[in-house]
Amino acid sequence: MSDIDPEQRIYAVLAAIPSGVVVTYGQVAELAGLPNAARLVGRTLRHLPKGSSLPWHRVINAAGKISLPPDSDSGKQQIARLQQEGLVVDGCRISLAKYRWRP
DNA sequence: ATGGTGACTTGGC
DNA sequence: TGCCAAGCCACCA
Repeated sequence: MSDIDPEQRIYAVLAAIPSGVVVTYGQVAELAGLPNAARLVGRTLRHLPKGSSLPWHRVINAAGKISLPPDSDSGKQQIARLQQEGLVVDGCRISLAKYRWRP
């Protein structure tokens, strides 16, 4: 279909995620046309610059939990941003049933 | 070249 | 939901 880099597709998908919802790594990979690349998504997010405008905080794992140490800087950042968007965050858990984005 | 690791997922109980 | 095992993909020592 397209011949752009996988990372570019991932960025595009991320940018399309609306506020107030969350998606899983696998979901991002799927939407980016990269099946079985959930790990690649995680790696890509890890490489994101600190001041990126991309909503990386809306990405959680399939278990409905934040894939970052809750005590880490980024982890706390993610929780704070999600709450700021009106989501109910229970520790590192978030209700996928409630907030999962369905395009 | 080989094996270990990780911001992962799915299927079985 | 929760735990476990197996699969998958890119990176690194």
